[in-house]
Amino acid sequence: MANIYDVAKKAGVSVATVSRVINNERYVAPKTRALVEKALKETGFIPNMNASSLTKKRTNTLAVVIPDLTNPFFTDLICGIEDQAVQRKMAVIMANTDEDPTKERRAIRFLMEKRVDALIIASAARNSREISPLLKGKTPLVLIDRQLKGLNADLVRSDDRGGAKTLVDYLVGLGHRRIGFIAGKKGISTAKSRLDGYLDAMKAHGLTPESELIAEGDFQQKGGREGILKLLELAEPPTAVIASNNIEAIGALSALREKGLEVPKDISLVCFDDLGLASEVYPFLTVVAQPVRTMGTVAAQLALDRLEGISEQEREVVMQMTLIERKSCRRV
Amino acid sequence: MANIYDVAKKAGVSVATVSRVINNERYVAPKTRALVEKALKETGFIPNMNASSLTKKRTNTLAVVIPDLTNPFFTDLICGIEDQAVQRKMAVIMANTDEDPTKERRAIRFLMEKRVDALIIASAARNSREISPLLKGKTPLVLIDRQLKGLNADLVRSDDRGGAKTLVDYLVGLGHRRIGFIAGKKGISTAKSRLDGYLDAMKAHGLTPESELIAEGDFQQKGGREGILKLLELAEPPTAVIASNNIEAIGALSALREKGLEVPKDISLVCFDDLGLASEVYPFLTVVAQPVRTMGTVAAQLALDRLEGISEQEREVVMQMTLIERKSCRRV
DNA sequence: TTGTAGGCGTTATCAT
DNA sequence: ATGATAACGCCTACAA
Repeated sequence: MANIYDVAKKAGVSVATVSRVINNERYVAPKTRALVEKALKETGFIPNMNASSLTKKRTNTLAVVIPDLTNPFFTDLICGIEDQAVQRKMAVIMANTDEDPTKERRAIRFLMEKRVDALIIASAARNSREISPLLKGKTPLVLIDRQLKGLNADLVRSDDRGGAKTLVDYLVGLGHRRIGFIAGKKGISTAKSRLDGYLDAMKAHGLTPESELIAEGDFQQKGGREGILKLLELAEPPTAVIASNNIEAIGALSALREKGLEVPKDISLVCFDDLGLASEVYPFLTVVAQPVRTMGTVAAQLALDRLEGISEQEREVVMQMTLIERKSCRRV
Repeated sequence: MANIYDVAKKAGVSVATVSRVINNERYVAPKTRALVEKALKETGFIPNMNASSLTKKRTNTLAVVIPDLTNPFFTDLICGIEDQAVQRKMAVIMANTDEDPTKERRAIRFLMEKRVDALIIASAARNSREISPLLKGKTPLVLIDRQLKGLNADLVRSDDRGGAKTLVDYLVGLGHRRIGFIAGKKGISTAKSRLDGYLDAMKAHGLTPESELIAEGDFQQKGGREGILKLLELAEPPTAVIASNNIEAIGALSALREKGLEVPKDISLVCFDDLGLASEVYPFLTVVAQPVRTMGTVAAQLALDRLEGISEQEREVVMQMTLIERKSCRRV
């Protein structure tokens, strides 16, 4: 593959001049510029960004690390990030971790070795121990959706506690008093906030949330399935259940179907986060949704601002969750 | 950020030795290795892959370019690719083009500048004119899902014509004779094959496919909506409609809902490609599905084999599509 | 087993 | 306005 010397030779100029043309700098005579551009074409030259970023100390790359590529929440997030990134002439590179902290560590390591300019992470880790050493080099870091303590980073998240309250209020308004909860993945901030919000809201309604009403979960279908089954086995099962995210709700839904139970006839079901495409075909599940794309855009802004040294100290942006009422609940 | 010289100094050895330790080469005395590893820890050294790939001429990176990140078909594809990639110690970097050839060109250009080791592309382009010049450098290239003529590349695709036949046969078996078709994006091989398959299958049943039964489409919701509306306006509307992909079907479905029409009561609807999560919550749409993850895995294998010089000439892998019968059709 | 030194493809700094 | 040349951070003969 042709390099800058080949181009220079063909154009009869020095590599410095070629470099100037490539990077669109001033001080190149129109004639020589034309000469160089011709050589550029003829050689099919494609600059080696690895080499240039060696000297420029910029890769023009924004990295996004997410835990689940099949969750429309995260793909929408990426789309929001991309929108902003292309406007700022940055490329986006994304990595998927499958909710696996080990994969996450590897991914971040890889991205740091690539010297990406900034990092946006929805972390699958329980704490920042693994990744904080990787971030010493003060690469701008933005946490999204999930917080990690002890990390010098911006944060874009939703008001999970508020969202939980919205859901509980809604269900209580429909007459439910035994409201089950399928928790999120242990150690994830979002999971904890949502659970806390549920507990608070229950108490606010004078309902003591019994621990048997709370099932473990993992933000995956498996947790949703097992969670709902466990709740159904109770002597006095809940009349309504809150799943900690969209994927768990799907798991719960399919477990219910297999048991021949219907929503909302036999049980009411709601969850956090909307279902992307699925809810367009099938506007069924009542959810509290976050302004996902906007969150992505904001995260990218924070990251790039910090890169340009515009912002100084850590910032936290909290988005409101809104109830989208559909057909998965009934009055009792 | 510490570089290899800092580490060498701290360990009291030469950079060559440090390099050997990093790359796990033989011929390093256990003691010196320990010394170096200590220095590695203390400095928090993270190798600069841009620099090393300059000499190694390898980036250990496999790139995937897809047209629609919100389409579960493509995200599943990526998951399949990732599975294979991690097994071979390669990282995956993905780019989204939104079905926009210009974005695609930019993305490929970027990836080439990054000197990725191989490229897997589901192209949004009508032909290879734009991208073939970028690929002179004989980076291994695998086309997936969509073919481009005049490109020296492997191809992993599904038997789209066969899939179309399956759908037509199925509908005819239910008594349908006026079967509408919403085409895919013009210029995309997959769109053409599916249409051709439809035409052939119709003829095979002695049904002359009238051109009014064929609506334009774009593989997006918009096309699905407009397509179905156009077909409904016909003097004699079809009793069943085939959408060229899952997203179009969703668009069609929501347009029908807005018009107060029900599937399958008022009209039957089927499409190519399954709906990912959506079909788990709502097993409604009858589809012909491709073994998506496998396709991704195979594509990654082809790419990496070629990288290692294992394979020689272009290969084409064709996967069968299977009918998944659900509730979106009725007998007439 | 270890070190020296040249090279990978660019950009940046000085000259000119 | 252009050219020489020293970085950038790492790898890899080749020597020792």
